[in-house]
Amino acid sequence: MTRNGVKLAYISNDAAKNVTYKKRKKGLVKKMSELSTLCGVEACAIIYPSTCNSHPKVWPSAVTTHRMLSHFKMLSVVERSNRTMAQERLVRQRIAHADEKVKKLCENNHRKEITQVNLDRVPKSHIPPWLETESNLPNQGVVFDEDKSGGWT
Amino acid sequence: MTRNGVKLAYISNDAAKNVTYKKRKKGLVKKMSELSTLCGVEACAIIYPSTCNSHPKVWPSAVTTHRMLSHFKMLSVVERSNRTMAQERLVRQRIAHADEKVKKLCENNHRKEITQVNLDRVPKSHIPPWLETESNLPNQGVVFDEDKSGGWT
DNA sequence: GCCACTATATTTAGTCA
DNA sequence: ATGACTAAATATAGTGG
Repeated sequence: MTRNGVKLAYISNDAAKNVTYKKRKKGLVKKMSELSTLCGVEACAIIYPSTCNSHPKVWPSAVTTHRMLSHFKMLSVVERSNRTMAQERLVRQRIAHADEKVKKLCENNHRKEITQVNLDRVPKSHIPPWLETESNLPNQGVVFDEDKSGGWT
Repeated sequence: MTRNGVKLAYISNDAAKNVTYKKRKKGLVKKMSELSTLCGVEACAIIYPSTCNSHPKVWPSAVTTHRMLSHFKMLSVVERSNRTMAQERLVRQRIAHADEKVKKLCENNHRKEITQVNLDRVPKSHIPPWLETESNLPNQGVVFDEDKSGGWT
């Protein structure tokens, strides 16, 4: 766009494609969040780079996307998530236990010690406030429609 | 936008909201299809109108979306599992190492020591790093992600 | 409600540092 | 490859039918 008329075709040049990808992804995300804010809708998207070994990108967040997908009645994402969290708790326990052990040993030996367990960076999700309401979500009967109608409900 | 500066806030007026919704949804879909075409990515998006009994709208099509979600599900299970296990092993190693260290220190017991066990960034497993977000529309997909990196693969 | 039509705001391809 | 800048292309809030 912009300089010359847009050529709506696949960009073979990797560097150029990457730049365009990043720019447009950013713009797309912005548009999406705006739509969500303005109209109070829950939305998510998934993008699969064509490269075989690449990972999918999701928006607005992994947590939100998973939750939406689960509501989609297609995936038991919630269960998987719970399992993951359970594992995380287990890891935390182990760390705490190890820490405790170290502490005791050192104290018993009359030594100074500094034990620092940094567990920050635990997932924080950008979940819009209005997403919290269960009642907002469609109960079921997921019907995929390309929605030509565009109507509200 | 356009006439006056955009007020990025929820539109309470139903009629106005509906109009904006339709217009912006259309634009979003277009952007999505363009991203797909230009960068060769597969993308899909799901939007849930907040109204309880409404159906979600999806892009690009029911079939494509289903296929992508299936793929997403599989990836999630495998990758997540692998990653979690890898992290658990890592934590085990670190704990073992810390224990070893403390043991030596205590045994030697000749002078003061400072033992620092830094286990930062351990869990974080809740959301795999490779999970990013984005979104798209029309006949293709949309992806939105938290991923600031924006890298290609 | 749905279109078509702007006048402007926003997005972005290309370019340079 | 990343960031800033800019000119041009697009998207869209208002508006009227």
